[in-house]
Amino acid sequence: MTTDERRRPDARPRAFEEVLARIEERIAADGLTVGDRLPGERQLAEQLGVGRSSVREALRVLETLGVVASQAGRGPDAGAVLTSRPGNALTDLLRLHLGLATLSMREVIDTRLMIEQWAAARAAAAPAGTASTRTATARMAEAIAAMDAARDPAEFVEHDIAFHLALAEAAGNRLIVAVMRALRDALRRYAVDAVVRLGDTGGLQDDHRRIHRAIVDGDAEAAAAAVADHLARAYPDSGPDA
Amino acid sequence: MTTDERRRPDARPRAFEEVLARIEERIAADGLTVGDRLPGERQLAEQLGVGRSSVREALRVLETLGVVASQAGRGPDAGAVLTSRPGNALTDLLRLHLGLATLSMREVIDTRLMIEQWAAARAAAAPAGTASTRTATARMAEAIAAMDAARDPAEFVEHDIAFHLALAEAAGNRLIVAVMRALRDALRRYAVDAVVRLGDTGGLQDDHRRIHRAIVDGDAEAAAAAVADHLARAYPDSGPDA
DNA sequence: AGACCAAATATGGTCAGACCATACATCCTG
DNA sequence: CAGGATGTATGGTCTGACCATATTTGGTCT
Repeated sequence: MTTDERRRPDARPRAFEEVLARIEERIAADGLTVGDRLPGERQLAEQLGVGRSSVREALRVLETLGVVASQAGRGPDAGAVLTSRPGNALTDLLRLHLGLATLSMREVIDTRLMIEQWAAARAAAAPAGTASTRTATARMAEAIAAMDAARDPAEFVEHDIAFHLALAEAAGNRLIVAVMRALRDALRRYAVDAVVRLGDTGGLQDDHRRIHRAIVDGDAEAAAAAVADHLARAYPDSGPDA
Repeated sequence: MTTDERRRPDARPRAFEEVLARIEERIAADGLTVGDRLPGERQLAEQLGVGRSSVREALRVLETLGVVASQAGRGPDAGAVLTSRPGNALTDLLRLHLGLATLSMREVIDTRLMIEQWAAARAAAAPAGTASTRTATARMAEAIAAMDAARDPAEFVEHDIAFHLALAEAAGNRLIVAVMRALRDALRRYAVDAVVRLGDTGGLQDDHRRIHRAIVDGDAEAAAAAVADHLARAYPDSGPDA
């Protein structure tokens, strides 16, 4: 893993890469799942015949990818525990690559457009009775109310993010939710500026209500259309053919 | 970065996190870009007042996220060089989280559906004269020909991946391309099985030609429809409302 | 002068050992 | 039995050493 084509092709795998592979094997073989603990760093090092620093580097990689979390001390929660936080990795990825100008804000916004429309249509088409769908739509309503009560753009945007995240959750795809969260994190500052520039948020709120209504009504077409209108309002310079 | 809510909220930042932050600052402040070199590990450790192992852990994180690549030895290519490979990180992320059952294959396939349809419509709507669009559509045609000549399912799938990757590239969004690549990597084995099960790949190839034609003709609607038909054929149990 | 080979050197990769900080476990005391 | 002191397992960090790799440098032979 973390294969990098920049390295010499015949390069001997590094010790920490070997550790990564072995840990991954072990997860698959032992059927480890979220909440299970990995052996301690010292024990792992001895088992795999490598130094503790190599084990630590491997664990750092797994932590970066949101697969383990480490806790010092003693007890059931201490040590390296398997977790599931793909979101942080995606957020870091976007931020760093935006900083390197490998990705443009435009590409991030476009991706958000894509996800958002898909999620709205999917959420509307999903069976409305599902518990997860109901809680998601309830959270959307809460976020709308919170945006009405927001006293400044930053607060408004926080609840706006919550609204759109709930929308993604209503679509019932955790990968999409994780990507959505990362995209919104990356766009947070941008969104605040947009709200400030816009001044009146009434139009945005009308859109939010339309979206929510369409999803509750199970009207996928109306939901997608409402999202398209909403994003056209939020990003006026990003038409579908721009 | 790599903030993990599992950690005690008042936890003192770890040394390697400090290093990460400083390196990120430095990239932004000095306007470093792809190809530029970071100081050596020993020098960095001294500058930041930490041990070399902490620097190494930070570099490992950056390497995992596809931002740096390290080369031993001496000379202009040695050391930690800024790169831009978001793809490997995404691939690792998907593989590990699929292994932990945090993500289901279903969610990955759904995401692929979303991207693929969006990319086809976007590629068709894009100005056809662009050099990048032309090379992407040319690669699509090459991949179709290679699939015709393929002698076994694995080979067919390789070129199929190339086709769909070129499709994503034709849409002109590097983030989408990176995600698409990771999704296809994750689905490779699954795709081979699907081709074996299907037996006759004639229908798939007809679809590929339809997609290519629609994009060259600039017909976004036809392109999206062709992709929808194609994926319905490739994943028969994954209807849009399933 | 040029070509070739050897030594120096800069760089990442790895290990071993020490020590600290943390937080639960254990035991002892009142 | 309650509560505090001590023990201990665990991650976090540093130091220093040594190895592997690949370029740079310089010297030597032709």
